[in-house]
Amino acid sequence: MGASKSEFFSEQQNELASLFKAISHPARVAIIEYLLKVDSCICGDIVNELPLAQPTVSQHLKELKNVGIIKGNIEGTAICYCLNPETMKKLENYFSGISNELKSKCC
Amino acid sequence: MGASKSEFFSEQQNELASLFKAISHPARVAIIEYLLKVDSCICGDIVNELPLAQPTVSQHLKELKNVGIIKGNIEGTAICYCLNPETMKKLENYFSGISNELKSKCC
DNA sequence: TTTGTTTATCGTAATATTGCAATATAAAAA
DNA sequence: TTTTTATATTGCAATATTACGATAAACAAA
Repeated sequence: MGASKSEFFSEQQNELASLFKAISHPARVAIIEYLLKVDSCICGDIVNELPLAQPTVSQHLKELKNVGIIKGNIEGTAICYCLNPETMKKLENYFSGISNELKSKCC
Repeated sequence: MGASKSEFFSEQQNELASLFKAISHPARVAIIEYLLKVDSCICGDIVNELPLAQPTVSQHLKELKNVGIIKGNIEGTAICYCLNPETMKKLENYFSGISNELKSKCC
């Protein structure tokens, strides 16, 4: 074995897991933090900011884009990346929903 | 290589990535969902609920506990697990903080 | 002490992720 | 057209994760 048994879980559970997996790497957390600071930037800016090679940054951006955490707009030869507010709101709502239901006590 | 270059990122970035990694698997999302529904339960209840063997569930619970997403209290031979409200609040605050800063537009 | 119950750990096979050099692609500039 | 600039893709080695059978550990009850 070794493969995750994702087919046994709901679509929503798998989608949430995919979102969290996308931000489960410190480089991708750092990219989010940087995008929040500068509003938007191109891939090369992130390569200069992080201690990673260009193909590695490109790969991280692809994973963030695949799950909708960031958006990319073509601008000439460059691509302008920014955070996707809708996804951030979705994640905020997920945890606020849990927190609100958690008035109860532990065992 | 292959190992994540976590030593180049901040402690906070690594801690957030660890939290997200803990919930980046559909089984662990399902465990959170189940704990939210039943308030608290023992490991065996989760084994009955999920399509996974007991050692696998035990391993998933360990990962959730290591990062403080759940708490476990010994009750005789069993261990009673529940969600940790503080961690849920921390995650809610992380995303609401991002959402609030994101009034700006994309590129 | 022996038995039953519950959970954790070990060992291992299958699979997935990470990082980057090399290279390809695409569009603008010369 | 050729060159430059910016990003993506390929291929591969190193490492990490996932799942579970077998087994151990811890405790209560008989």
